[in-house]
Amino acid sequence: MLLDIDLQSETPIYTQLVHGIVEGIARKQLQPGEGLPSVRSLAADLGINLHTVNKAYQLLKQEGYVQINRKQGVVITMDAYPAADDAYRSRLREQLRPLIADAICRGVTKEQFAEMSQAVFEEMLPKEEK
Amino acid sequence: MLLDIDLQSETPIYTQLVHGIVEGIARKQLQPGEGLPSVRSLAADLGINLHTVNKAYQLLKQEGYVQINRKQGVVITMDAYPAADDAYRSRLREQLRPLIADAICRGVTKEQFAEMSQAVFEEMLPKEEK
Amino acid sequence: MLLDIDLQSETPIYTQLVHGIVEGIARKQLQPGEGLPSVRSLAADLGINLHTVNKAYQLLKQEGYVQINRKQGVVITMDAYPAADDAYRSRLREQLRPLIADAICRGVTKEQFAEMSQAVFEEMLPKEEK
Amino acid sequence: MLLDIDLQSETPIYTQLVHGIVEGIARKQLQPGEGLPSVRSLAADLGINLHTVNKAYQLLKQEGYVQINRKQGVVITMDAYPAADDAYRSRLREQLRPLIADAICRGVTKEQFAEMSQAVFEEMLPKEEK
DNA sequence: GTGGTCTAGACCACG
DNA sequence: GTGGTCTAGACCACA
Repeated sequence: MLLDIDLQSETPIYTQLVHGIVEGIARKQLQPGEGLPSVRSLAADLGINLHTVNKAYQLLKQEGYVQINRKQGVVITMDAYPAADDAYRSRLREQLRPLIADAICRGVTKEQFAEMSQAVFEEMLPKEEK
Repeated sequence: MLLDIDLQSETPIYTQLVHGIVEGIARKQLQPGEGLPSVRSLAADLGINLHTVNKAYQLLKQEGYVQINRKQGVVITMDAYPAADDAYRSRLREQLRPLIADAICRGVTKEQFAEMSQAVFEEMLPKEEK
Repeated sequence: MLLDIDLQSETPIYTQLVHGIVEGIARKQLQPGEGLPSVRSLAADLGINLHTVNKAYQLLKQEGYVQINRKQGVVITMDAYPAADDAYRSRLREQLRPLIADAICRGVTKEQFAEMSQAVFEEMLPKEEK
Repeated sequence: MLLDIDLQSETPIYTQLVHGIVEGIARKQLQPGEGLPSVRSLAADLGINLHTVNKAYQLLKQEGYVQINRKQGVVITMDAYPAADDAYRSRLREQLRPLIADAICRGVTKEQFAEMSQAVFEEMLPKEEK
């Protein structure tokens, strides 16, 4: 698994972990049913504390991305994936607002913004194009 | 000025202030050259700490949104607006990545995502339709 | 015997086993004197660890639900059933307290709570209606 | 605030804290809008670690019982209380099942069980009867 | 002052 | 072996 953590970043390490793993799932590099490394081993790999990894795993569990059981450790959820319900859509809108307000002030047009989003989107789905 | 602050929110109050003011500028409710309320009066209006307002103003200045003069107080920058340079574009991309990764996992298509962005964009530019 | 084990559940597997077997006795699906499957076969059936099944059986024995003989294996107690003594009543009350406190906070009335309990009770005693 | 914690108990300390606080809310000893002690002071009072208190507070927040903001610390939610929705009802039913199965095996009748529940209920609402 | 984050190290329950 | 719990102590962001 490729996770690069920036210890100097403003964003908390556990948030970086969550983002990285979600992105791994989006890229299909992490398949449903697949197990994630144990808190201890991932912590050792990244040179961080196991509690930090644990917190990331707990958040992922809470959002429905993984399940944690005593046998296999942490496993990517197979079914009942997080849904794009109204709560999600309104949250996303709130997250987009400041980004878009900033973009407008900088003279970025609707089209340019859409273009950039598309680029990120497609970079995230390389296998879909094969 | 309409600024609604949510004390329960995860986002720091000063960040909410920055977002609110930038959005005001994007919506053209705040015009270049226009003055913002003094630190003291805005803090009193919102019932928050002086330091918090001050921190927001300093950040806005640092990003080039406002200028702070001893005489006129805080004034929205007339020229030399923040530019959409490469640094900005790569920062925006980094901010979009986790949002888009999450969206992909929830089965949101590129088109749906674009649609939602557009909606936010247009809601932010009501005067463009005149 | 119908025992469905949820590996994702918070409750330990051995606890789920105990609950399932006690419920089987309550429903009279398991009769006094009846033998339970051997540790080995039940573990194999459910795809779980031998130790887990063993721990559940030991707990059931400790609470007086079963007797364990070398010859007949694990057998449901015929007489000397666990009694509803004071120790039990106070333990039950302690278990009910957090449930009821939560219910009160959610606006559940005494009557609604009683109704729900009754429903579970009756669902557990289908043969009583014959 | 009266919270008695049993360090020897099987139930985790943070769970005992959650139960105690929810019960305090149910008993109206803790009023909506009221602030809870800071993690540090409560931890000091109880002679436990601040992280343990923090975990309890986080859980209460997650369940909607309290809100955490930077100004006043932890405050009991005033509106939008946890609701008695279907998810709650089915969860409660699952929690009641093992208790009731056990009760049935011990010869406790439906009426006796209801009586005990009522007793706990009424003990929790002393002021309602005044 | 508050809570948020991170570290380090320990013990236990579970399987 | 796994995660769950608890402790102790540190630094920082926020207000």
